Amino acid sequence: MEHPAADLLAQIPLFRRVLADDRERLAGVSHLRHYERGHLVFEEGDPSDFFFVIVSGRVKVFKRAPSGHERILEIFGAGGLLGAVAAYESRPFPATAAAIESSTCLLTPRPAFFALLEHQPSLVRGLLSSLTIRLVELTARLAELTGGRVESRFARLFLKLGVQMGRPDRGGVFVPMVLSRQELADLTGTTIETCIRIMSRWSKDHVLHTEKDGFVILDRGALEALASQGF
Amino acid sequence: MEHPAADLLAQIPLFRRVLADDRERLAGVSHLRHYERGHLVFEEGDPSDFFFVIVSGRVKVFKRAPSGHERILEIFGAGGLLGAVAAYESRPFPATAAAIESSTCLLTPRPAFFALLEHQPSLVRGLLSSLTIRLVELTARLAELTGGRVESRFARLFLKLGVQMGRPDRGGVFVPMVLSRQELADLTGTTIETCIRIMSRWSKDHVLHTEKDGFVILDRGALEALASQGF
DNA sequence: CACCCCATGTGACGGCTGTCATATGTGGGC
DNA sequence: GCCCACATATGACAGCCGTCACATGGGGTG
Repeated sequence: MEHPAADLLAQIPLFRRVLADDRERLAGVSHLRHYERGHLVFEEGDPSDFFFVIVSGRVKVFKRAPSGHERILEIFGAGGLLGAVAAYESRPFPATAAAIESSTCLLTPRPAFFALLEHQPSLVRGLLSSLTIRLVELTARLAELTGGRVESRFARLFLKLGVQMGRPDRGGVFVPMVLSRQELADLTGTTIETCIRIMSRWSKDHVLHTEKDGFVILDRGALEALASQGF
Repeated sequence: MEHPAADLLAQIPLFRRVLADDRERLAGVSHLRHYERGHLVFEEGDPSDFFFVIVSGRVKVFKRAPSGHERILEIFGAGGLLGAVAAYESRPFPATAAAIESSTCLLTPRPAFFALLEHQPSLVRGLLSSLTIRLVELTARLAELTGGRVESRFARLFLKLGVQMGRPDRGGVFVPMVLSRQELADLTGTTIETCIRIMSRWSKDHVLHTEKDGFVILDRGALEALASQGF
């Protein structure tokens, strides 16, 4: 392969069915970029000059509420697409993205990506699928976040994380994801104090424990009971 | 035109750039259906056999929260697309749709719509645009609904409605849209009692008045002040 | 080790808002 | 006109949770 990014592209579902020649060309105009935890990938309102694919790490997409508080919309891992919406319609980014782990992204200039879209039906279909799935996810998230007890929202959040990326370990289900108390609050639409209070109580009651590299779900039944109650 | 639905299709932005022949064929397998206020168009979880285009009226798309309360995600008017997500991925509907006014929809069988998609790039692009816009809207809505004072959310809702469909009339800005107290509560993520309380107070304070056929915004400044405060 | 900075944790307090109960009004059917 | 069903409205009350204030701890730097 001529360009080192070409084999990276080949591993990304969206580009898997694109011709090797096209991938090669795309890789030629793309470049990798690294982000440390907390660093911004792009900011809401910025012009969308690039289309991003997460190669490694995790990135949160969030929006500032009218009050100034941050609300996390989604967290994407390796293979996730960022800026697809903005790139396709060539409008400013509708939200901000920041790394929550040390992460690497592949940046493709918008014109090059758009040109490839023009004559690659499989790419369009892949993009359509990706948007579709995000729409379904956001839909579910909206219904889940509005109203309801804060503690129920926390329970549902961790149950979801457990299903998505949990593995049996340390006397429970270990979720290998570092999230600060502030980020947990941003995910559930509450304040850091309320978040800390719930996490402290759960830790004391052996429901869920915070460790340096993630969380351990100790009592899944308790979470399920909390998730279904409230409001 | 052979099929009466063909000229309806021609008026819908999504199908405007599709060849007349294809529209004709699509119209041949589609049919119109009427819904009275409150009637369901489709329900969450149902198999998505049809793709819907709103010809006239207004339809709310909502989801039942874990608690059982309904949360309105979006309200679509004439030209709006329903079931696009489910139809494209051929998965069950992720939410429920119901008419909030006497409405008419054009129903196209999924296979016919999908076949046309296969060899109509402009249709794919139109669908992509539509999904993109919905994603941006939902994103904004999510940030707006989570947390914050209920009264602020109401203020922002009516300010948005005023911009979208308001016209100067009756001593203020008239919004020609009938929404029950329950629907307003579902839009803002609260209960009907809190909704009624706010609407009553606003009516007394000459901020906003409910009429038989819509709402009249009397004091836009008061709404703006309320919208920016809280949380 | 001392120092500082930031994240985490805890307490007190108040008010928004959900819940329950009940009243009033309005339209439809007979 | 009468009655019923439903939407709208209002009051009382409790408790969750946002706000403010301050304590604790741990990692990095000097």
